[in-house]
Formats: sequence, C-alpha cells, structure tokens
Amino acid sequence: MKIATWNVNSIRTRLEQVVDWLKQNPVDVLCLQETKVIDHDFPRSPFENLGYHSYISGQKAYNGVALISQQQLTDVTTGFTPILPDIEPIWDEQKRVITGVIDGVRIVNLYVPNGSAIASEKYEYKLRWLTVLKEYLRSLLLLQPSICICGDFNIALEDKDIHEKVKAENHIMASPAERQALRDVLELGFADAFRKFTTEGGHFSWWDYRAASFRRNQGWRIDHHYLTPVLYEQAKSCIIDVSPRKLTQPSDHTPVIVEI
Amino acid sequence: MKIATWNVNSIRTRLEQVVDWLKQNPVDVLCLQETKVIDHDFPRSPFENLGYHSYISGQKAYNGVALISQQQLTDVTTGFTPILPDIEPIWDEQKRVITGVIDGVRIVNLYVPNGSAIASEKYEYKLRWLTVLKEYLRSLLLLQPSICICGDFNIALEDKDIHEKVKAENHIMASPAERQALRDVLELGFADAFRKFTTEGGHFSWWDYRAASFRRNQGWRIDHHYLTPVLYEQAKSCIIDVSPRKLTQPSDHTPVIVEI
DNA sequence: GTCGGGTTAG
DNA sequence: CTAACCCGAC
Repeated sequence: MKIATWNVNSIRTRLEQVVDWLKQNPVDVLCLQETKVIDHDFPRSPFENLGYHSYISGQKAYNGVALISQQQLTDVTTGFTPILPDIEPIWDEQKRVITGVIDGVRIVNLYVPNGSAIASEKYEYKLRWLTVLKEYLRSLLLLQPSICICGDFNIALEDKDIHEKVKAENHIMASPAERQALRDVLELGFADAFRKFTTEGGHFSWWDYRAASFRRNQGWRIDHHYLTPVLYEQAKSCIIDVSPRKLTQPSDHTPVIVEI
Repeated sequence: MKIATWNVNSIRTRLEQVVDWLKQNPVDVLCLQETKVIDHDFPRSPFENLGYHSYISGQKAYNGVALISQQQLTDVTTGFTPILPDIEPIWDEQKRVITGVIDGVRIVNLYVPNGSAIASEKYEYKLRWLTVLKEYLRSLLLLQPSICICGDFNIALEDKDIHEKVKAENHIMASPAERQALRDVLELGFADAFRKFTTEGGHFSWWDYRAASFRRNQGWRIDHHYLTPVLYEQAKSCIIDVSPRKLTQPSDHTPVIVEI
C-alpha cells in the first residue's frame, strides 16, 4: 500500500500538476494539504476520472485537507471534534485534520499550524494544537492499532532535516518547544518512516519560494509519515519525489511517498 | 499626420505589444488610455528608444492617459482644470484627459468613464462628465480651430457600431442618454473620422474579454476620432487595426488610426 | 521576496 | 476574462 503526502498550496492552482503526478505515480491514498478551497468548489471530477474518491475538508483561502483514495475509505471524519467531543471549537475552526480507514489502516492527514514566529500568538496556538493532536491520536489508538499519520508538520525534528544555512535553535519549525511538542505526540508509539531507510541529512520536502532556495537546495524536511510499530516494521520504502518542485509554478512542497 | 488611439489596458502589461506595434506602425501621435500606472512608474525609455516623447497623466491601478509623440508637443495640459479653473475637483480626480498641440493641431486624448450600469452612480458621473467635456472643448475651440479629439469614448453612437447580439437601448455604452450626451458634445462642430470612409456596420474596436466575444466578432466601436471641419475635410483615412487583438494576452481594445 | 486568494473594475 | 491592488502567509 502506497500513501503519499503533498502540500499542494492550492489544489485549484496545482490541479494539472497533481493529476499528472497521480497518473505517473498511482498511490492508494494521496493526502493533500493547503487545498485552499471550500468543499463545494473542490475539483472532484478530475480525480474521479482517474478512479479516485475524494474526501475533503476545506475552507476559503486558507488551510484545507483532502484524502484522494482509489478504494473507498471507511470511518472518515474531519477535525478533532468527532473523536474529542469536548474540546473547544477553536481547534477545528481551521480545516487541518481528516482521517479515514483503508484495509485496517487508519490514515490521519494533518496540516499542522505553521506558527508564524516564535513567541507569537500563532506559535502558542501551534504548540497547544499539538497537545490536542496527542489526545486525538491517543483516542484513535484505542480503536485501531495500525495508524499512519502524515502531512505537513511544519516541524523539522533534527538539524540534519534543515539546510546548513539556518541555525535551527531560534527558527520557527525548529525551536526546542516545537520539537518537544512533536516528540510528545510521537511518544504514543509512532516512528518516522523516512528515517527507517535514510539516515543522512540533506533530504528536504519544502523549499521557500524566496531567495532561489530550491536552486540552492536550501530546504527543510517538514512533511512526514509517522507509523505505529507493526506498520513501521512492514514499511518497504519512503521516498521524497523532488521532481514536481522543478516544474514551473510549483508548490513550495513536494510529495513524499511511503510504501507499506 | 497620423494619430492613433489605443486603450492598452495597462501599459506595463502591454508594453512589448505597444512597442512592437509602434515599430511596425510609426505614427505622429499615439494616444493611450488605461495606462494604469503612476507617472513615476510609466515606462518612458522604451518609447524614447524609438524616438518618441511621452506626456503622461496616470494614477495607481485605474484610468491613466498618455500622448506618445515623435515631435515635441506644445501646450500640454492634463485634466479639465487648466482650461476650466472653476470646476469641482471631482472631475479631475480620475486621470482621463490629456491634450497637446502638434503642427497647429490640438490633440485631445480622452478616456471617457465607462458608466458601469444604467442608472448607477457611475452612470450619472459619466453623463455629467460629458457636459464638463463639452465646456472644456468649447474653451479649447476659442484658442484653436483645429482639434482632433480621440480616445476610448465608451459609447457606440449607432446600432451598427454594435454586434447584433445585444439590443442597444438599455445597454451601457449605448443608452439614449449617453448617445445624446455625446451628440451634444459633437454639436460643437466635430465629425466622426471613421464614418467619412466607412458606412457599413460590423467594424469594432473593442471586444469584451468574456464569452469569447472576439472569436465570435461580437464587438463594439467605442474608440473614436472626432475632427473639426477643416481636419475632417483633410482626413485621408481612418483604419481599425484588428491585428493586436489577435495576439496572446491582448488588450480588449485595438488601435484606430486616422491620417490627416 | 514570492505566492495564492479575494476584491474591484472593466 | 483580465489586470491591479490588498492581504495573509511563509
């Protein structure tokens, strides 16, 4: 089973690139982030034409996640609230969470808040959001032992996941508090699929549009698949496909694909 | 003497097309409308490189007119106020008027308000703007008997200046009040140069970007040259050059050229 | 800096 | 449909 994650930075702007990629790279489930479109306007038919079902949770202009799946998914829910009925509504106002089950494996597709700048209000929101995520996953684990969380985490856990030019310590997406918050989540029993196969640094999934950072390969690895133990043992590969980032008018992120 | 008028719908976006056209079609004066740029950012040097002087009156994002001339012009003024010092400032807040004299001929380059929709506030502004224009031209005629007014009038005076698909009566740019307001202006002693040479309909200078209207030739003739009697008698040709409208990323208007 | 969406205008 | 601006995001 292949599960891909791709922050497309607007599905409407990137539609042709995503459809082309999916034709060349058939996967069981494609997890999209930053679709930036309300559900009514999500372009379902291009995916239908390729034989894929769409499960979407979008909003106007910002955020938005989708699961594009060859098989139908079961137990699809959006946001934290269906699993954590008692949380405050602010955690689901932004559309960042969608999940569904395929062949006994729960896929959790996340768009973790970026956090803007250290010590900002958005940064605090990001850290607290990750504590909500942990409770959400704890609940899901009670229902299902096999879980693949993937998406844009907006966190690079290790310095080797960041190009050399930036000192991680006080940088958003790499601050100690962010890394600790993510480690706290993973402590539930998740392991990084990419690191099962590749230990060296210099592999990135996101390059800022600014400062020709892709040309200089000054990127970050912030798009991840985290697997529960049995899935992790079964994982056969985890690959970053850099090619879509080379196209004209690319997303700033590129797809990452795990095979289990 | 050749005088061309062209609503370029942003001189910065259309610069290459305008320069190319001018190379192929040298004219004495090119009257531009909808330059959509403040004077500081107007691209003067590409025209200088071709041997043309620029006289400009622009604003941010909207409107804006310019005279591009091989010879230097004299008596250049912008807006109504230099000629009508007592009018209210609202008539010159939008940059729609520039004039200058070449070889004893006054060129008046206009971008008449579009009017948006019949009975709207903008429609009323358009009608009143045309009464101000009449007083402006009346004053200019006292100084100079030879005048060529040209530009985007946003009015089609006759039904044959409009493609068949639209009933003129209640359409903006063709309503009785707009036509009457323009006829009131022309009554000062101006005649339509184009109609000296061509009497049949189906000749247009503007095609809406929407609804593939150029492909279907569903256009309007709203860009005009109006001449005082002696100039009208001298006029040798008046031609609409459709070719720029066929390019990719064209203006919605195409140039009209009078030779006197 | 660079992008995407939304808005306003035509 | 097209262009410019504004805004928010990164």
